[in-house]
Amino acid sequence: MVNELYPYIVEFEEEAKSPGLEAHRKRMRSSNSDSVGRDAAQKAESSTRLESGSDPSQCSMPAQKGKDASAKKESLGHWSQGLKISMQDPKMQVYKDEQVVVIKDKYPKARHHWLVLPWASLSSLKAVTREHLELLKHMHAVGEKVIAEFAGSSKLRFRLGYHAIPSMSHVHLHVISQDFDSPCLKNKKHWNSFNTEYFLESQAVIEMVQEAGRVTVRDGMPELLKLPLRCHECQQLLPSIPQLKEHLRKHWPQ
DNA sequence: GTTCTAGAAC
DNA sequence: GTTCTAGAAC
Repeated sequence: MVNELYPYIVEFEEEAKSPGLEAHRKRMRSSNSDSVGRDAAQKAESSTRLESGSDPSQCSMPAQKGKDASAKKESLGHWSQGLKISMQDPKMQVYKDEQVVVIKDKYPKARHHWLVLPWASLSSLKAVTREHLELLKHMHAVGEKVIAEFAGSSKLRFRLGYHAIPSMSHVHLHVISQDFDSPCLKNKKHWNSFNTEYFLESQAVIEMVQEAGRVTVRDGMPELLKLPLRCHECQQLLPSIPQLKEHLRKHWPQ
């Protein structure tokens, strides 16, 4: 077991079918340390905080993956399952409690970009029901707590939300600062996934689950990713990613 | 999700 | 000629 606060069976092979499991196992462990892990968190913070985002090498792939003799069935090893692995890694964990864990996005699209994930197996928003309402609220609250802890003194604005059609499996709440100052932000899809209706506000998702008992997404989401680049602060159209990035500088604080 | 790169766009 | 985008990846 990677993490002593993780009371659930690790289910890498496939997603749990029954969301109800979470409710049953919920109370298994009464945590005593639900505060932000100071040491681990600060280490993580200081390791990438120095430069805001001008070194493209930060986003390069780690040299080369070891061609292990492991079976390549593309189930656990598939890239889309990466969050399940990362959330177990104590070095990645910025915060954890009995319900959720927070990690830094591996390819941050802004100066601050965290992911809040439930320990319980929840493949996507499609599997969310009213049973998860309190969990979603808790994820939001933890997101705000992490902002206060690590960026409370910054003037940066933040948004919390979900991608309408996420690439990575396992429900994850994006907590992202609105500078979008990062070498990992490279293309139109990156931009539009955070700056069109493709980005579902956490608060709206919570209200939707409260009212409708499930999350429904409008049609035409993939098309939103191809929209022209438009500044999220002043609505100006920009013709290319490099020019958008140059433009964004004038909206930065200070 | 990312890397890589052909060829479109400038 | 260089910059930049967009689609394949077995």
